Amino acid sequence: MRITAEAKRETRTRIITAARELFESNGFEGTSTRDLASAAGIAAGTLFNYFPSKEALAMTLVLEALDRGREGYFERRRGSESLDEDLFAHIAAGLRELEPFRPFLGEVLEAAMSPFGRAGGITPGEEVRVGHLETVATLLEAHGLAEATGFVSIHLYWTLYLGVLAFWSRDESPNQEDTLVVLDQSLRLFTASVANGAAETEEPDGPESC
Amino acid sequence: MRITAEAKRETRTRIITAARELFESNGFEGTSTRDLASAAGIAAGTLFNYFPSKEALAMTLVLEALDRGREGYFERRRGSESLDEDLFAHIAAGLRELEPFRPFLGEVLEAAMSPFGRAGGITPGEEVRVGHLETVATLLEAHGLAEATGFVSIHLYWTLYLGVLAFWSRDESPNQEDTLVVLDQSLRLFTASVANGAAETEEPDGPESC
DNA sequence: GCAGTTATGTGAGCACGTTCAGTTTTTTGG
DNA sequence: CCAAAAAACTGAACGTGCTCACATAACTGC
Repeated sequence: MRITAEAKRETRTRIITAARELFESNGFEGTSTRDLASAAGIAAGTLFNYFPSKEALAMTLVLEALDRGREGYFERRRGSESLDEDLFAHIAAGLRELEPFRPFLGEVLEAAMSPFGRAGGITPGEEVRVGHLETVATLLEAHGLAEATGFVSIHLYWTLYLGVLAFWSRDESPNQEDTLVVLDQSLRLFTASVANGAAETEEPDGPESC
Repeated sequence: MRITAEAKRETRTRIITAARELFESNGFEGTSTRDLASAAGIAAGTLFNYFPSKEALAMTLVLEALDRGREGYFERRRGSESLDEDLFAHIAAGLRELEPFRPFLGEVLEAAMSPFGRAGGITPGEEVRVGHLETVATLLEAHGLAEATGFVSIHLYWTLYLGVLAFWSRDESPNQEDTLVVLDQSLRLFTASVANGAAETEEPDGPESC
């Protein structure tokens, strides 16, 4: 069982490479699973021995990119930043890695990560959400906000994050700089919300300067 | 061209009725267009003379429900409420009308209203968004916040609104009371954001360290 | 090496949403 | 009333994502 395992990994790699290329050039819906299979040199059905669905395959690309982003973020992190800055840097690192997928990200996320998640088990989309939220929880704790993990806060964070991804995937401003405004404002709202608790309607101040 | 017009309207009604019943009992994905057609007494292809897609048909149900909700809201409105209260009542009125569709709303919204909107022309999903946002703009103006309609505010509002719908469609707390908390908190964030003058004209910088 | 077992690959086939050439029905103008 | 034109309907057919009964290849213990 050694030749087999290696061959499997290699086939998996060929599928992922084919997916990256074809999704980038033809989009998610513009690429059929038959296209993917023949580009990877396998039969149509074999694809589904490796990924449970076309969507799961695409989300695997996204998952890997976000994992790289997170890793890079933690390597670069200095530790003296505010919560806003931490969250901002974490998300920005993810966006950087997702850049090649920006043209078709909308199509994929729509099906896989939408807040209207399906019932089904652990899909790669689910993995993305859980992994991202775990990191956010870590960052909140690092800023002494461990208690801010009620369902409302989590919901708000994920909603705002998806909103940023959605905006970014369609942002046509030069260098997607509009996205930075949206991201900044979204995080301001979120951090104001967790800083306040859910009690009073105070103004959501931006991060106060030192 | 009189018999035809009446017959068309009646057929359209039969399709919509069939859709309401079948979607409610079998869900959106659990209902095929062939099921819908035969329940409405027409051929498979005829359905597409009335609605450009299955999704558009479902969104038509949603659109009609939300229109009823808005109408009811304006009838009941007293005019002395705060912005929060106005927005809350408007959204709650919509949810009331959508109640029968709650079980399958997720499936439909995911495809049709997600923030990751497609390029295509005026779909019913688009109509829902535009109509809703127009009403929100009206309410903002009524509270002297006409200027708060920059792209960031609109984006944030729609993101938060979709988040509420998503939460509601999966809310299993008794009487979906958790949704009220989420809705309340979401609106607090939004109104705080527009009351602040938002970040429309700010530089697209992340939070800088000092 | 060789049977036997397990892992992997295959492609015909399914149900789906949707299209469209051809047919039927309705309206129009004389 | 009748032909010609326009509108509406039909169902076979297409390409899709995905499944599954079967075939093939790789590993195992003897």
